[in-house]
Amino acid sequence: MVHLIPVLVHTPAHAGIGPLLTYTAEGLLPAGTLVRVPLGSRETLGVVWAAQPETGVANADPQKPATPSLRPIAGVMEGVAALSPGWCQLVAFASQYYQRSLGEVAVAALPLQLRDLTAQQLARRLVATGKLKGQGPVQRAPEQTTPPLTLEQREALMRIQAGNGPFLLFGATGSGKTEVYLQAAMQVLAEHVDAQVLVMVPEINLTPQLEARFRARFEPQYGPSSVVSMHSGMSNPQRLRSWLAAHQGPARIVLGTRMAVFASMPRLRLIVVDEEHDPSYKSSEGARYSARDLALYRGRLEGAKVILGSATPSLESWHHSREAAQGGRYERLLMPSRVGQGAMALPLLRRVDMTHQPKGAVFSPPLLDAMRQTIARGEQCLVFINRRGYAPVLRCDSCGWKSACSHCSAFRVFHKIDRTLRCHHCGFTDKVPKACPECGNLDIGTQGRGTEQVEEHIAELLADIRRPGSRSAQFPEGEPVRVARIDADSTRLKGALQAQMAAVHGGEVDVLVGTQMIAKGHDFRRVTLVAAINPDGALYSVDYRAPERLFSLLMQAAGRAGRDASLGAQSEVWIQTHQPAHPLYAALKQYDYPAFAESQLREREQAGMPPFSFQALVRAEARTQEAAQAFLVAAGAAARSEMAAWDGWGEILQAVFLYSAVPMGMQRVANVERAQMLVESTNRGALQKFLAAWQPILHSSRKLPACKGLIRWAIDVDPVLV
DNA sequence: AGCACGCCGACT
DNA sequence: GTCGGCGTGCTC
Repeated sequence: MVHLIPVLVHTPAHAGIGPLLTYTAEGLLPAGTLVRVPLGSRETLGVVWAAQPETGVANADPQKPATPSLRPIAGVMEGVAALSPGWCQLVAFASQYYQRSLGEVAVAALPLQLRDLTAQQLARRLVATGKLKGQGPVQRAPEQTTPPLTLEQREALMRIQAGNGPFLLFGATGSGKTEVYLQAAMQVLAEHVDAQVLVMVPEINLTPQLEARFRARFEPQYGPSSVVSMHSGMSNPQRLRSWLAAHQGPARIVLGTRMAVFASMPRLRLIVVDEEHDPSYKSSEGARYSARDLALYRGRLEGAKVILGSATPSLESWHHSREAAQGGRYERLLMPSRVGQGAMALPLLRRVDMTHQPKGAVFSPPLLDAMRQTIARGEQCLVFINRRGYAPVLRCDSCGWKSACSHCSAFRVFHKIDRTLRCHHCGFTDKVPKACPECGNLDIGTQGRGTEQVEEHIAELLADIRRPGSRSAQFPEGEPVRVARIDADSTRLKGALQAQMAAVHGGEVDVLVGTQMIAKGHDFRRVTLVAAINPDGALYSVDYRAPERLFSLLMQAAGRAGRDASLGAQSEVWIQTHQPAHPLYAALKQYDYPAFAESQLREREQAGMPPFSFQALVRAEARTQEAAQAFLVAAGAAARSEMAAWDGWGEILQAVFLYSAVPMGMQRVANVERAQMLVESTNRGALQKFLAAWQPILHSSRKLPACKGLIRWAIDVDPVLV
């Protein structure tokens, strides 16, 4: 008997075809089954979907008899278990909430290689994973050498075990959050024979060391491939392997970046989102989902506990973890103390008032003194500067020419190393001109400083001192001070970051200059001085999240210092600022995140900003700024006029506020003009309804004559505004 | 999104 | 004379 099978295929929302197509098959296929279906002239991956009532089966329409053009399913991906209802529901939710087509979200959530693998190739892969499954002799738990827990860690674990969550683990850097994740995972795996655990980190760079710790802890007992990774740095075959291991094989722990939130894990019992405040959890292309928010949804859906961990939680999570009596929904767990031998206090924070320092000094005399003393003690310094390159702008003093990018509304950055001008937005690069391209003046100078220049400058400033004899004979006494730099440029090559980090750990470096890249996750045991030489920019930024990002960054940076109690000397964090009395620095000095968060939340509440309102952003890209804005304006006007006529939509229109169309902060990138329109509501449901209804109107607006030149548009729900 | 069909410039 | 540019249009 022939059955009609609804199948999801990868078609974007604007393609004039629904993502749910009907095929025929000789038998019934359960929802979640992976199939290959003919689509036009090609064959593609599809997911059998539970029939949708409004779509109906093909012959439900009495006007037309059963469509004769239905094609049969080409084949079932044999041997791959059907995706679970929970997974399908997660995908359905993400598709609806982030306003993208179901097929796009579903297929994007599957490993790329699954799309073009024939049934036979897949079968071969399955044999390979099947072997792995049986291969690991599951040993009796060897006497686990789990480190002793602090009182705080034990308390947190007890509450995780007893409660349902979600939990916000608010723990200082160095308070041992990872050990809590490890033991929470151990508990869950011990309680349920087949349980699985998902652990997410914000960046690929952070996965190797975490993976090592999880492997060491779980592989002896649960076998090889019980711990797998999922991140964009892996090759397609590797990703497929991990995916299959999680979907039906032996993987008990999945470690990954935001994409891992869609991993198929049929027996998921625990989700950990480490550094949950990190903006990398928000996707910035395709479906712009927040992996942290989806993790919370998924946890609720599948009955898995969710732990969000951070030393500086997002204001959203902090707000949601307020007292239950005040409406809090998360359980807040506190771990304020750092662990280790001896009480390692957080470093002493010093603010240098740059208004009282020599004009133009990059390193103030007191900071320089402190660095010299640190080096003299054989300890290391870390210097943060948030721009890479040598100088952010090149400029001509005689005519005022600046190194603007001809394709973007940005300046090109001077990289002295290869004497290039590079646009950090579109990549446009060429040689530094010998003379001003405008007036021919030979004397063109730099403006501002980046990592390259700071590296060069500090080396000069410290040229007169010699490093003390180090513990290893390899680095004899009396050598010049060594300065190293770590940023996106110095780590471009694979493995470069690890190599450079190893050099720092090995004591080959006295001063490390770098971008925020060095603030995250890496323990530098011999670093006792951390300096942010010019962090004030974030205080004046139009981005309302800039202060919390700065607070978080400096807090993490502070956490890099003084990890080794045996060094005895008090570690220090130096902040050079023109606003030493700024409340952000005052709170930071006390490492008082709660006070900072409260003040930020009060400001947000008064201004009616998230988490006290809900936002979406429509971004438009066009050949001209006029076209981009005209599109947004027209679509906004059309929404108002069309929806006003709809029954019962008065309330929704009332609850949703459309701002004006404005150029984006970075207005032009690679010769494309960009504009945006903010949509806001205090009612999430109303905003959702509005956006869903707006989509078709946006589609048709692009045909208007005024919108000629529009390239693309996209809705971004819960945007991270820049 | 793919992938075809389809109509106009520089080459074996 | 063909190879190939990417502009519209269709896919259960």
